Amino acid sequence: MRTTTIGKAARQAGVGVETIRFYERKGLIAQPPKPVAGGFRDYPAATLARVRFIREAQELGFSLGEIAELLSLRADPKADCGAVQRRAEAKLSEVGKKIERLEEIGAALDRLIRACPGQGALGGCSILETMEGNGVMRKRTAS
Amino acid sequence: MRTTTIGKAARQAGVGVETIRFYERKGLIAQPPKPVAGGFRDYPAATLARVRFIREAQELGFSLGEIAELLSLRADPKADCGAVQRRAEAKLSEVGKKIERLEEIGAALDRLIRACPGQGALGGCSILETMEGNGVMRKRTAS
DNA sequence: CTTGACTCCGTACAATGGTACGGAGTGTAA
DNA sequence: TTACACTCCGTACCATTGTACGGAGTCAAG
Repeated sequence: MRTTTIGKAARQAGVGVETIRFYERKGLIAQPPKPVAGGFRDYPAATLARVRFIREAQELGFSLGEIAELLSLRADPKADCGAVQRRAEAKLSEVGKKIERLEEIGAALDRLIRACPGQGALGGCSILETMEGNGVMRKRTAS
Repeated sequence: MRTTTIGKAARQAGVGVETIRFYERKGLIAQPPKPVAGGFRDYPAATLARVRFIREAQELGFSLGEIAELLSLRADPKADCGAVQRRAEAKLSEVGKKIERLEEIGAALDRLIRACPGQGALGGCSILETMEGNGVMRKRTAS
């Protein structure tokens, strides 16, 4: 296992080879240099970590553009700290909102699960009814 | 404001008219009937709630397909409660994982924000370094 | 009763995020 | 030293999620 070729890298990151190349083209990850001696590119662990982070962040509703922003945030002494902090704080607030909304959905699911056994007709409950509900949906007519 | 036409509905839900029609085509929301007396369709509040839910859920990383599943979960006495519960529990677990991962990202952002003022060279910290970090990235060479 | 804004509907186009393909080069194990 | 799997690279294609367009109908204000 001298060199981590793109195929091994892809397998380790749980994506396809083409996905790695796509991220390279998009500038989300760096393309390792082709060895001067010839042969295949060697993918460093740091790049794999980036790929895994990208996949995770995507599942959380961030676009590749937003992910690029997240990845570019760094407390670099050479950078304008204030600007980085402001961007990081904005991201943090987005993250907080997402968590809140997920918690609402989670609570709704929880109520839904508990509502199941036993009680019948009374306000058949969907996620929406159990989230916004209790007033929004007044129609009881069998559609 | 007798009827909520598609345009008003779209404005109230914060989406475009075409998006509403798109969701109708996809079966995510019901298309209100065209009034027998002629005229325009009237969009009920429940449909708007669905549209808003769809947008929220999308921001949380659910695809339209997954959202359809979420919306179809209902503790209906006529439905197989056990099946509904199992699907709801699966979704709930997904939601829980998302929250955890968001919390990690949030914590990383937080450390990043705090790391800014003051300390210099020592492990310039990006999100990745502050998340996975502390061992993964051993290279200190100025690249 | 006309004008302007809007609905309706079908079809076409577009951005995002990949996925597939094909031909030439490379590495490696039998 | 040949077979086979894999890399490399460019281009083409694809699904998802909308967005735009155009022509005919409808509504409401002046």
